[in-house]
Amino acid sequence: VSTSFKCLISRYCKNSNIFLLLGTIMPELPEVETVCRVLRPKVVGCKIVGVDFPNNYTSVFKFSSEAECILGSLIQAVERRGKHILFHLDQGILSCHLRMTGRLLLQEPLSLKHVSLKISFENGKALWFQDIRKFGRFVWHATLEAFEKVTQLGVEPLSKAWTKECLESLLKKSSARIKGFLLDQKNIAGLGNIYVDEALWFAGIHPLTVSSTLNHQQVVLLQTGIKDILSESLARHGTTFLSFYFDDGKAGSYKEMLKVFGRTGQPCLRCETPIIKIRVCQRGTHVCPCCQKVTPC
DNA sequence: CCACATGTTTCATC
DNA sequence: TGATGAAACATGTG
Repeated sequence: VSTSFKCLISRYCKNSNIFLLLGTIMPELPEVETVCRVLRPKVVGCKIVGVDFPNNYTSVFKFSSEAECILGSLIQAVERRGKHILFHLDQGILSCHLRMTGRLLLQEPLSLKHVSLKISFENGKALWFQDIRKFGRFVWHATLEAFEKVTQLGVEPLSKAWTKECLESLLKKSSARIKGFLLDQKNIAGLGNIYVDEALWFAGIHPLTVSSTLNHQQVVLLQTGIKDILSESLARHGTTFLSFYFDDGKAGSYKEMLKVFGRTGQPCLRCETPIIKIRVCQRGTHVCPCCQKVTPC
């Protein structure tokens, strides 16, 4: 944990009366990890004594019976796997996926609109799940192995397992476009639209390039780019953390570091060619038409 | 009203 | 059968 993050936490703790919101607009790996780090000291050791659905949206659990599974359990640890938040309980694991608009709150929101779940603790505190689009899901798993089997998540890009050899062997097996390959959580766990666009620009690779055709240099650039971009974003507590409220409203943000995402029409920071936005794999995709070509310049 | 935004699941098609 | 890609999901915004 970086020094700046410790400062952030300590300042947040001192001002716990200030509105607190754990969440982002588009949570990917760095954002989910940041949520976990803030959440961990607050909920570990808490015993779950109540599960409520303020808006009767019971589908927030994949199976309605799961709410009963977690009642009476103690939260022993909070970990991240891909974009999933894992609450390790004394009986099984409760996973939470924020999807696009999910937010976890440690204080009761001003309005219960869009709040699909409230988990109450024995110490009187509670955790609220606010999710405008209702895509977020909680799932209870008997074991970590069961979670892994269901989700089939790929390699963690901030772990030691993330090497150029690892990426190379994965790429060789895929005929998908590189953008789709990188978004597929079964290959690499935690990347989303923002960091995929950023990594491809960094490596000078066009998003439509067929994965298996990347040359060695491109693989090396892509592997280090993904690692460095995610690390730097994590150090800055993610990209969209302006929804993370502090007394001065100036929490660190990776947003200012973005090279292509959301910069349509603005000059490429390497060659000054205007960034264009195209559609790849049904996703808005930002590219520099000069630095990123299917056939390299 | 239509287009678009996000991540995953589901379904269709090669 | 397995891989790939597009639709669906829910809701708000421009």
